[in-house]
Amino acid sequence: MPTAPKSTPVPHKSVQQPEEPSDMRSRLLAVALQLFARKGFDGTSTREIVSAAGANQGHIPYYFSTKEKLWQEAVNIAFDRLNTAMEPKALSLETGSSADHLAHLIRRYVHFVADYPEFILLMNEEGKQESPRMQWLVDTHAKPIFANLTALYEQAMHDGALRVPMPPPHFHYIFIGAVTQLFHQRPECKRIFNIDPMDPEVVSAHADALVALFISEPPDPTEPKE
Amino acid sequence: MPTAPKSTPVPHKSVQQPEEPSDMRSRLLAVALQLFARKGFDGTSTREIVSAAGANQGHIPYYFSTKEKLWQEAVNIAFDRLNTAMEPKALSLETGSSADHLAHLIRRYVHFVADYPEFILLMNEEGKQESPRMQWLVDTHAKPIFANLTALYEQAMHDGALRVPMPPPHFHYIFIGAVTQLFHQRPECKRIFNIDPMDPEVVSAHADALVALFISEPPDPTEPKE
DNA sequence: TCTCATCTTATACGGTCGTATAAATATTCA
DNA sequence: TGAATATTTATACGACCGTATAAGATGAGA
Repeated sequence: MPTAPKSTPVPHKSVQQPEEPSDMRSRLLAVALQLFARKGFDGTSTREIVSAAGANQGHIPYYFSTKEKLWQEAVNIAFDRLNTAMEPKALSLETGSSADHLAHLIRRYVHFVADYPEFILLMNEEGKQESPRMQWLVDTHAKPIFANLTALYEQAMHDGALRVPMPPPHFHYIFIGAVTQLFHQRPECKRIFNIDPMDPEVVSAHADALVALFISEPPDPTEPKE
Repeated sequence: MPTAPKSTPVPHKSVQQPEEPSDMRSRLLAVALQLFARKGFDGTSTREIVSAAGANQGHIPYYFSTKEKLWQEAVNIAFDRLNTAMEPKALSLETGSSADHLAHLIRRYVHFVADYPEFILLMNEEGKQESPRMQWLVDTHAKPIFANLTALYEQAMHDGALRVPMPPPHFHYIFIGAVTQLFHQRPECKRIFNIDPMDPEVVSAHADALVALFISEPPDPTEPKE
């Protein structure tokens, strides 16, 4: 044990600053997120990560001690992005109808998934089998988010904003699957349909279709509320 | 090269017989399908497969020559199961309304995915990144099936059986994702919602919700056709 | 019983994996 | 500057990987 690194060194800088994209630690995290999402935890080697980041093998035990800890920090970044993209007035139901609000949320989520496909790739990779990683991910990040989402679904159903009411777990997986499958299967889609899901027009058309499918009424602001 | 095995030995028996579940070759294929689906191609080692099948390392080059060929034959079995489960009158639109027909197809597919989650696990595993395996899978199995499906979607939209018409690629991924996500994320779902997607009542409720969401009219046989 | 094709076993090769660590270098600050 | 600290580099270890193959076991036909 030559120089024991602190648990999270973050050298030389204030913690809150969202900059500093060029130090080795951040580069490793960014590369690791991409690779873990695209190729899975087992399918990604630490040598691949350090090579793509222009780093050295020793950087992984130095900064993260373990491949699994590196994975955890990469997942934290993915959820930071989700929360940043979805947080603003995500749960403020004060203005506009419930249907309008939900339609807006759907469009925002569709664009988030299209912009950061790593997120859904990670979730599907880790949610499909029992593992300590899956348990950590669910307990740390998924459970609180899904508790909020369930409340949102129930509110929307109470308001009649959903065309087809159903128990929240069913709605959740039907909705998430409907939104994300196109982007998750991007290479397959390109080969089968000769369509790139990341094409902005395809993204918008997808959001429109999902809003039309799930939301009761078109977001028509001329109609008086309630 | 001591004893060059034939491309597909199938020892001692007529080819067409769908029995023979206990010879080593079949056992290896069955085990490989499960493991490839659950843990991915890279995440599954040939040693794991032969160990779970009670076989020996030498069996893989002997029967399949390569891990990749073994994977191909396992995928063939998965698609055999899909075609067997979905084939009977899958495309015969002669009797009943288009909506009835589609509702029946949805229920059948939901139960198939619940019974054989390996299928959707394999499709999602291989469809998410470019690879020779993905190209082989799409060209060999997915493209012809999806061509039939697209015709089915278009027919259903022409008949007004779908509540929300949209271009076939969008409908395809929205529909497939809506059907399969619950079963793909089974461990996650169990941990978040304390619900087992494979529970028969959950499966039926899921099918009901999907029919209600996608199909225009309830399958009411008292109403005169057309 | 002997023969021969078929199947099974034990074992090995080179390569890559995650992890570890001593040595070399860079940086900070008195 | 010089010493203390932080970071980077080169390298190594044992474990596991896909693949290969010689040798043994099995079983059917003569």
